[in-house]
Amino acid sequence: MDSTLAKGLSVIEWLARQQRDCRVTDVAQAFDLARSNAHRTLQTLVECGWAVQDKATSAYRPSLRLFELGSLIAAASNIVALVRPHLASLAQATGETIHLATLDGAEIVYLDKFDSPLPVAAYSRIGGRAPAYCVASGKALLSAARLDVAALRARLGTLVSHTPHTLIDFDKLLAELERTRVRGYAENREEWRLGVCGLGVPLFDARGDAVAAVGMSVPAMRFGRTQARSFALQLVACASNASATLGYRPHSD
Amino acid sequence: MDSTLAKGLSVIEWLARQQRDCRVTDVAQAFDLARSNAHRTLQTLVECGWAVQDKATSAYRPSLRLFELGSLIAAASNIVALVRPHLASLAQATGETIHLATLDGAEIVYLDKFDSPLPVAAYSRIGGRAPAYCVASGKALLSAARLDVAALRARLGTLVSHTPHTLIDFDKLLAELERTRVRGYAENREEWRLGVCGLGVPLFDARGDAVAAVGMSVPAMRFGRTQARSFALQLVACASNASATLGYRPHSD
DNA sequence: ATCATCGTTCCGATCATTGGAACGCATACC
DNA sequence: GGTATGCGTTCCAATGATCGGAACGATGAT
Repeated sequence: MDSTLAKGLSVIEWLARQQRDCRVTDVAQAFDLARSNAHRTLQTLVECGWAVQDKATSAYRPSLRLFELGSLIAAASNIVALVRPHLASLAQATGETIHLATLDGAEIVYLDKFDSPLPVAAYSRIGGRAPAYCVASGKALLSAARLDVAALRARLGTLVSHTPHTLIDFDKLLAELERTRVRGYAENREEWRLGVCGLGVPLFDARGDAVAAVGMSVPAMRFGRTQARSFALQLVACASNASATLGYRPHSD
Repeated sequence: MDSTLAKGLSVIEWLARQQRDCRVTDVAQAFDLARSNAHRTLQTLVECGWAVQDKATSAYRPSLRLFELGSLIAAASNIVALVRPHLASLAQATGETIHLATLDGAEIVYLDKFDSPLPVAAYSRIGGRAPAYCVASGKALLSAARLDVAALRARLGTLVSHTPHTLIDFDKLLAELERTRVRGYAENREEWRLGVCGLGVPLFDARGDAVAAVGMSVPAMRFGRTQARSFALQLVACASNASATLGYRPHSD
């Protein structure tokens, strides 16, 4: 393990997560390094184009390199571009917040998003993360992943509670995922944030793999039984179209 | 300069730019490293969560970490989210391709984009780059940057030709930038890609700095004098609204 | 005026990094 | 089926890059 590389990666990540410019001493303290060491690390990041140094304050911040490469990652799969029109029409039709997410370990990462025009607490952000087992798109992906019980348990670890409604019993979660599978869509009733419910449906590609999920976030007050059912129908239809765009053919699996 | 860090950064960037999984030997050859060295570097990237290794083929690809951090960079400035509604209505009104770009050295980076519904060769991509001096949004930003002639010359270096219409004479470019300043918008008449014209207007924040530019890309066949003038008026109006959203007050500067 | 703090440079000791050798395992080729 | 080639991976000793401390100049606070 290249410790110099690991140190540098930690620093650039830390820089990106700080929402302000950072100075040599900040970095030295945060990572318990000698000032000269932090200085050389930052200078290397600058020389390689990953960070920029403010000439006036000599403080550092990440350059646009991260943004550029991050966009490349999103473009590589092309899922975002292909699914976006479907998300747009669903957002238009429902007026609710729609997002596209993918599974990364025990978490989901939001790849794309259409915000509701209605005033709603926005909890998701493109590039943001949430625990897969307590949001609808995450449960949709887990239910569609080809994982046996042991692998699922290992992947999720211990389930921690985020609201009184979070499912923290692994067997209950298993049952919920099975219900999700047969029903065709996942539900989240304030399991991640109080007041926020959601629906999720997995998207399949040409190989039949669940590569992403379409999700909808709805304030609890607009998530009555009939309303939720109506949303679910629209979401399933949208996801079906999106999966078709990704090359999925239902009979082929 | 930490050479180990520089090597690792080059490798992860290279991984991101390859649009396929790469193996140890690929990396070793690309960077002229010993296989053991490439292997350890890749393993470090995996351990730090910047890359993932396919279990079956033992090939490597970048993880979603880059995407996540890239999104953080975009979110930090918040420009994209603030300007997006303005871009959307301009895209709706004109039916042409609209984008948001910012200056990075001698290049612009596309931060956001609305594709035209009309069939058009799309040359830009979010996260993509173009030489600032031969696209409209780039010229808009250069014209609004507080740079003296020497600084501008140093920043741009030698101007290379990309089409027969590219301005490669520095003095002519200076005149063009001055014209852009007084006119209020920049024009690009097939200077970067043949058949593609464009317009660009800088956006100003509360401090009066030109932090980004709104651009429009139009096929040359739809870029007649009257049409271009009409587009320019709409673009300037959009940019004015967007600048206001960013906190710019015209009288304050 | 004095002190503290910061960024930056320099340098010798040290320790992480390096490339080569070797191994096991595939697959391709006689 | 035997051989050869190429692969990923592990191990190791030589070496050369990285490390922390010391020092300097600049800046700003006391």
